[in-house]
Amino acid sequence: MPSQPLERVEVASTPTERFEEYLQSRGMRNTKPRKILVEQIFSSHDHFDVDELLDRLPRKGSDGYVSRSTVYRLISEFVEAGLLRTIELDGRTVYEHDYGYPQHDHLYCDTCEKLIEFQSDELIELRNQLAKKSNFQVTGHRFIISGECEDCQKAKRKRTRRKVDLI
Amino acid sequence: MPSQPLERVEVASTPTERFEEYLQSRGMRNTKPRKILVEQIFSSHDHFDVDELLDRLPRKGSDGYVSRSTVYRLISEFVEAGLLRTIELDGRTVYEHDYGYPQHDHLYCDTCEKLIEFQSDELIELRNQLAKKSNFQVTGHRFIISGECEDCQKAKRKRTRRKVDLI
DNA sequence: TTCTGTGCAAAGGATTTGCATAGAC
DNA sequence: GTCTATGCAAATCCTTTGCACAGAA
Repeated sequence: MPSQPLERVEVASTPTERFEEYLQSRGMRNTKPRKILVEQIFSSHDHFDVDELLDRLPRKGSDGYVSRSTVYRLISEFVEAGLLRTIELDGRTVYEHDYGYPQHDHLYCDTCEKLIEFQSDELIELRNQLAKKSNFQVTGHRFIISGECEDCQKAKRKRTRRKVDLI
Repeated sequence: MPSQPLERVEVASTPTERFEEYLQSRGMRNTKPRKILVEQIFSSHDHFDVDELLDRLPRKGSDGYVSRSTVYRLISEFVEAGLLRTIELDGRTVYEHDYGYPQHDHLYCDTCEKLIEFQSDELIELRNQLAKKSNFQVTGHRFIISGECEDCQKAKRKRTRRKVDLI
């Protein structure tokens, strides 16, 4: 094998690039709605549901409008492409960035519905041990700890104190 | 305080008894559909969704028929009463026995959709540690490890071997 | 007898789909 | 020019609800 200068191997660095590769490799077209959604979704790292996403996009009639059905179609595409990941909270379906983000799990505050991310190698280690006991071949996991976040606990204490003061 | 003979404190042992207490304490009536559902649900320890449960019950027209809306209403009641617990799988909502069962988590086989239960004190310990780091007050958690169960792995290997044999 | 619980049919909310047209390649 | 992708409206799926009647207490 002849020695060659190092080539810039096709490594998508941004979600946009990654998605363009995905489309190319499947002969799909890079349309305006696809560009708009990738742009909007990856402009900030937060969790969102379909309605929230639609709220951030141009309204019907405006330039750049994307219909609700297309949003549903494209979100599925992003999940398929490994750009987004799905989280089920109560009955709500929310999405978060997958591509370029380290594996992590969540604390979910039942009071303010905030999601707090954390990463734990011990958890992965424990997960693998547990699976091994049952000869189970792991591909992934979902772990959500629910309860009340620090802020909401503080707020509650403050409210209680105030009530006492009034007596 | 006068010493007394030990009384049989009201401790519900069966789900039926437990549910009867629940109803009594709230002035609710122990109706035929309620009896039928508790009976059916706790006659075997497995996971089920609403359709599966309806399939196991008498059809419309037969004696003991319970309508779909009543099934929905009563399942919510059971969850409320602590008899059942909800699990979200993909888009499907399934239920499992809660009352009288120790806290546990699941391995979920993506191939055969089987749920395998396991219990891990280390997991609870780790969960509490992780929450503490964020001053998060834990009330519970959801942990599902997904992948492929032993049986499905074996079946796959067998199929592959057979294919090779044919060459 | 009283009032909760049920079945029915209809409504609701989230998501998917069929189809004619717009638009990427 | 060809053929995929989109917007629209309607359909679908799962679940909840309003209402009149049935049936526990």
